Amino acid sequence: MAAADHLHPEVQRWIYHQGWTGLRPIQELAIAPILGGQQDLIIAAATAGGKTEAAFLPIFSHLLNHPGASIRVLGLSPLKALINDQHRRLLDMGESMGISVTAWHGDVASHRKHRLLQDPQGIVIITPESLEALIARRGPALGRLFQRLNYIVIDEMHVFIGSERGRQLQSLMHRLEYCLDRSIPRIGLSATLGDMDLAAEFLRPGHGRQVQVINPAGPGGQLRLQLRGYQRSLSDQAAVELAASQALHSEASADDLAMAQHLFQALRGSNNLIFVNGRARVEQMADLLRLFSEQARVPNEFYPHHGSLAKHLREEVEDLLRSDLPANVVCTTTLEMGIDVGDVQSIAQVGSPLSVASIRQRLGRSGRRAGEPAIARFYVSVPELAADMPPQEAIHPELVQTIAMINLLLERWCEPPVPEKLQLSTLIQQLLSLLSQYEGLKAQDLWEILGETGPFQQVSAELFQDLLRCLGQREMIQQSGDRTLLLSPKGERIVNHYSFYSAFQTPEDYELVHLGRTLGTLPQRIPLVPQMRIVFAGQSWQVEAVDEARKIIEVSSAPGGRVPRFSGGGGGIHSHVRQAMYHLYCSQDQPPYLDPMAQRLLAEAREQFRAFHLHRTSVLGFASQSLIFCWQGDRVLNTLLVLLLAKGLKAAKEGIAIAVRQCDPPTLVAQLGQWADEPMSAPLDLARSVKNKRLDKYDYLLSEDLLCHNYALSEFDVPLTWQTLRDLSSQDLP
DNA sequence: GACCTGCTGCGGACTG
Repeated sequence: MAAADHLHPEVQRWIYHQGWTGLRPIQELAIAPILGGQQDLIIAAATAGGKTEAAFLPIFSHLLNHPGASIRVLGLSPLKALINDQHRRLLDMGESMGISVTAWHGDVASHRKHRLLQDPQGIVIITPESLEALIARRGPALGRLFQRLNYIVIDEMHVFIGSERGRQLQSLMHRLEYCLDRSIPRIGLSATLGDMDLAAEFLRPGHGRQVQVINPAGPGGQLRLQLRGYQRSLSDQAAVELAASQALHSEASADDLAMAQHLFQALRGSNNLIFVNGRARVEQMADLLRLFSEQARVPNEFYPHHGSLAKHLREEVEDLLRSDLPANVVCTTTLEMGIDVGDVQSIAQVGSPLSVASIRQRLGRSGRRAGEPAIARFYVSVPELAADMPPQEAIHPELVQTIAMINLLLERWCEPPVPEKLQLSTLIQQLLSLLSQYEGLKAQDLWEILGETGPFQQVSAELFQDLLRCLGQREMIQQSGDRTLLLSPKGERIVNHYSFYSAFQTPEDYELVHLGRTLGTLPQRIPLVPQMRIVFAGQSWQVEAVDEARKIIEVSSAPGGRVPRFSGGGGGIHSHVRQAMYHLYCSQDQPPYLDPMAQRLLAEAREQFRAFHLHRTSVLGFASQSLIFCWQGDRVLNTLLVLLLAKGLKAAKEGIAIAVRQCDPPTLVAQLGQWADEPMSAPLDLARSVKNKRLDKYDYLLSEDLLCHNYALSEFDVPLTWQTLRDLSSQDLP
């Protein structure tokens, strides 16, 4: 008997009417565990792999077999656009079976929501934020609304893992179960992730092992890769010549022109996504590609898409992608996620990718038609070597980082989230939301729901007590005569404002001020410590003071500070990637996907690497500075940097290296060895010297102690930094 | 050297 025979006849009829010849393996495999109605489950497959049907065919079947009022299925999704897509598809299924499907998010008219509240039934697809609002504001009605809730389905589950929204989502599911006093089976729909154990643990914290995972290895679609190398000339001559040869009126640099030219020739006539690292870069590239079209007297097929564009402009471009006309879109991460943009022949990545996870996600946009390969082209430009170029630039880190990330992708590795993170900001939000939901709770109940049995188990009972005391001091909560905790008027105001429901912070820029004059704004996530040097607007500055509340950084000019021509890899690179880079420099392997120029540049990078003796030393002198190359990720680099600054050294991060002034390599190595032998510096003490610790939404409510604790565990890696200190101090100097 | 995501309830004006 085939698995599909267990489905309700109505569902079988629907499948027949689709003209399907059979179910896909994931759809077959999902039927028994979902019909059983007890099992937590992850269904992993590529975009458009039929995950939605895999989950909902058996769900519809269950609802037909066990009809009844109340919301029966809660679908959670990260984007409004995805909810609208999903709603359309499920509505079609539900209509023929008499099961209602409701979309619920900020753009849905309130009368639809009220209708559902009056007559709760069927399937509801909702954002975490809207569910937060529902739970916080309608606490007393929840029991009735969700009385017979059977399943929670999470779409695009991988995008939630490790983020504030992810923790919020875990808390919301837990709060629903607590309120209903029973466990609700959770079904996670996910892209094929590197580590399914992580995903399982996310879905049911503490019980990941009991989660069933459907992740058929499958034939694993074909993948075609190319990495093209380019060189940024130090003179403008090359650009002028290239522009002249193309009869283009553009002031773009020669490498940009050459990349755009190749994109233009390779992609015109089909649908492709071109990912670049920044909104300004999107505009620049889209403009260049439009110029090429004009010059060739052909219709322009290249359009920009990013988060700062008006919604209607973005939608026009998305519609073009879905239309029959060829369309190429230059974009940021906006088009990374599963919004249905139709079939895309290939993706291009201009500049170093941000993470292995993001390459995987972007690659998932191509090769979705059966039998067609996924195609990715990488375009990386590196500066032309110059006599005085410092090693951290001369070894072409952006090229080697890209190769390292592609290799890790092929090994199916991907960055895991930082497990130690406390996420106290999200804990504050959940705490306030619970007090609103129950109109007051005892401290013991709060601790039981959120800490002891809930998603904040890294938070100790003692720390939780401190947090409650802190919120009391800030007049967010108060205690009534019988020791019930209540929202105080101030807390009430926060919870009742619509901005309360999101767990994440809309990033605020810092203002950079020199002698009362504003130099500009910069988004600042790197730790800022007084006396530290930063580069802005082509100049070097020294940090004097940081005003966290007003988001102002006071700087003085730091004469003689060298401005790096190149940073080579931004923040957030994982240690595993940096270690892979080190091994690439040391090896002679030639990745098969490099074009001749990229091969030449990799050979050049390796030559430089050996010329600076980086294969056998990690601390070297260059231009009166000591440079530390420890091949660790940015959490370690930041911890080391803050430690060096706290010890009074003049240190600065320069791409993949840390530069220390006025300290020669032997002295520095001796110093590092001494600190390595000292007991590990308390992370709290290190965090104290950082002046911009408020990273998340409700961090401003934390006391300095709690803030330091929270910051240190999320931004520092003290054990690995101490290991690195020991490694650095035990090496030979050249 | 980034980038992205999300949001309620009410009162008042207007329409059929």
